[in-house]
Amino acid sequence: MATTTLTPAELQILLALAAESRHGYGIKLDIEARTGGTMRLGSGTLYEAIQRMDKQGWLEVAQAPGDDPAESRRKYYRLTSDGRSLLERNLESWRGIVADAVALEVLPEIRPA
Amino acid sequence: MATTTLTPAELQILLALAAESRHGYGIKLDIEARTGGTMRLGSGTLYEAIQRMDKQGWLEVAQAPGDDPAESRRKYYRLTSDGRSLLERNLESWRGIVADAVALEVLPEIRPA
DNA sequence: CGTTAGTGTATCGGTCACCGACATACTCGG
DNA sequence: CCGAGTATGTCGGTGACCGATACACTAACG
Repeated sequence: MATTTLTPAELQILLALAAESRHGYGIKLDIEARTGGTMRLGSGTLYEAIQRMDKQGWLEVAQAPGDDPAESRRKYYRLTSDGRSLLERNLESWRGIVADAVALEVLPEIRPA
Repeated sequence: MATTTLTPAELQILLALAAESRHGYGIKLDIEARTGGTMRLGSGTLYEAIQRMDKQGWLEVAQAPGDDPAESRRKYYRLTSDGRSLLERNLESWRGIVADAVALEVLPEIRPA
């Protein structure tokens, strides 16, 4: 019953796959872009995490979009529904933590324009 | 320049100390209460993390509030300014991640009353 | 044409956070 | 008096993470 807690790296990988299927290296680039370069995964972390999560059934191999021969080396992955709901639960949990921090005045409230 | 990334356990410990100084066991209880029992730290995780963070200068030993003799066994800790700013930076980063998730429609937007 | 930088996947050894079991000791209620 | 809860701490094992290394392909540049 206790929700499985994702590591920050795992969460970012699932989030990278939330919008569309990507290959490993594409996941890496997406995370770097989205976090403004703050979070960078080493290749070990990246590929080992993908394999682990594949075994867990949180993501699965997908077919490459288009028939570009340059895609030949790439392995695409997509979120499974298990992966998506796990991601959602973890993100809700982080949202709660951030809300706690705002309540404790550790973080300022976001002021709407 | 790259902001040190706190582990979830470390972040919760710092957050527990944000409002007031606490002793180790009090930190554990606060985290359990605040997360509704979702996050529970083993004693190893707890005391090892405290020692580590003390060495890093993110928290420091504080005097016990009151002179209750029952406090004798307890070791109180408080946030340092380094700890507080590190916590803030990490929480802002998590807020950004949650905002990304909302933008990607992984999470629903919070509806104001 | 050769070299370099970038793309792409993968493994390996080392380090370190985490975990629960264990140790120790005090307090309080039944 | 005895068990449950409080309180701090160590220990060995597991596993996530990291950078180095390996290999292969492609594109740009001089």
